[in-house]
Amino acid sequence: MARTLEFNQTEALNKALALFWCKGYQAASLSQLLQAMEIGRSSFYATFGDKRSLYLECLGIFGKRTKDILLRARKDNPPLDALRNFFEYTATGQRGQRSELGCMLVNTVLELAGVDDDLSARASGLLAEMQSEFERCLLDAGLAPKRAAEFASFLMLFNEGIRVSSRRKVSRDQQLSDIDTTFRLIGSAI
Amino acid sequence: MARTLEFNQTEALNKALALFWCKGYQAASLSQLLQAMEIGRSSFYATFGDKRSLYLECLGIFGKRTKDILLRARKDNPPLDALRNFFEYTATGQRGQRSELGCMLVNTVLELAGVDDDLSARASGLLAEMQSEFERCLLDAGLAPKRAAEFASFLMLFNEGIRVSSRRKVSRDQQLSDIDTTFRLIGSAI
DNA sequence: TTAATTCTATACTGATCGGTACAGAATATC
DNA sequence: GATATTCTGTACCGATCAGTATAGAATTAA
Repeated sequence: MARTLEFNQTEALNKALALFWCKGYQAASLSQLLQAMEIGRSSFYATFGDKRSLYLECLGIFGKRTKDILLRARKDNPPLDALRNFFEYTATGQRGQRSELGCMLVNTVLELAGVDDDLSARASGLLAEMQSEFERCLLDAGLAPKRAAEFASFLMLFNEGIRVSSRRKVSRDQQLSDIDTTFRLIGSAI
Repeated sequence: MARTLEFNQTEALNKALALFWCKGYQAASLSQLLQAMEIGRSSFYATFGDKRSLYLECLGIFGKRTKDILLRARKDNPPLDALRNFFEYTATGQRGQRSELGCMLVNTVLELAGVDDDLSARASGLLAEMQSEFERCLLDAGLAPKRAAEFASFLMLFNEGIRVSSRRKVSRDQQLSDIDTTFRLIGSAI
C-alpha cells in the first residue's frame, strides 16, 4: 500500500528539468540533480529509475509544455498570430522568464547525436510534432497543403535557429527583429 | 634542436577535430582522442597542452575552414549565388562528404553554454564572424546597409537551423528544398 | 661504441562518475 | 506499545575521467 511520499514528485521533476535544461544531459551530474531535487540517492533510484529515464521523462514534459504554449496561443488568436506569438514567447521569454536556455529539445538533439542516438531521436520526434502543429496553423490560415508543409519546415528551421541564438546571447531586441523579418517575408509570400 | 616528430601534427589535429565534431567536447574522451590521433599520452600533453586547448585549436580550424568555403565561393560567383552555394555545400555536403554532423560551432554553443561559457563564447564569436561575411555579401549584392544587417542576422538563424536539422537527419532533399524556400523569400523581398 | 638528448609507452594519481547495498529512521497497522 | 513495512541517508562499488611521473626506447652527436 502506497504511503504519501515525503517529497513532491512533480516539483522534483521540475527541478531536474531546470538543471538538465541549463547544463545538458552529460554535464548535469547525479549529485547536482539530487541536490537540486532535494531528495536522497535511494529515493531517486526508487522513484525515477536512473538518470537516463529521468531525462527521458523531462524531455516529454518539456515537449508537452512547448506544444501547449502554441495550442494556448491558438485559442485566442488567428493562426498566423498564434505562430508569431509562440515564437515571441518561447524565444525571448515573456513574464520575466529565462530565455537564454534555448530549447531543450534542440539542445538535446545536438548534444546527444552520436553519443546517445536514441535520446537524440526522441528529441527529434518531439520537434517533428511541433512542426506538425506549425503545419496545422498554416493550413488553417488558408495555405495550400504543399505550401503549408514547405513553410512549416521553414519555420522549424527558424525555430531551431532562434533557439540557438538565445544561447549565443543574442539580445532580446535582435531576436524580436528577427521574428519580424521572418514574418514579414512569409507574409509577403502568402 | 628539434627532431622530426614521429607523427604528423596536422593530421593528428584533423583526426581530433573529426572526433570532436562527431561526439562533442565532453563525450570525446582522451583515450578515444589518443586512439584516433594515433599518438601516446605523453606526446599528446607535450604537443597540445591539454584536452581543452586542443578543442580550442580545433574550433579555430573549423571556423577558418567554414569561412573559407564562403570566400572561395565568392571568387567564382555573384554574392547571392555564393551565399546559396555556401549553404548547399555546408548543409547538405557535397563530394560525398559527411553532412549529418552539423556545424561544430553551433554544436559547441549549445553543448557548452552553461558548462564552459568561455568555450561557448569562443564558438559564438566565430559564428559572428560568419555573420559578418554574410552581411558583406549582401552589401555587395546592393542591399542597403540596414537591410543587409537585417538579412545577415536572418541568414545566420537559417544557418543555425539547417545545421541543427542536419543532426536531426532531415533528408538532403528536404534541406535543399528549405534552402530554396529561403532564397525565394529573400529574393522576392529585395 | 658511448654519451647526451628527445621522444614515447605505460603505470599511476586523485577525483568523480552512475549505480548499489544496507543499516537505521519514520510510518502504518495492530 | 510492539511489530511489520516503507522509505531515506550514506558508505561503498567498479569504472572511467583528465592529467602526471617515470622508465626505457629511439635518435643524434661524438
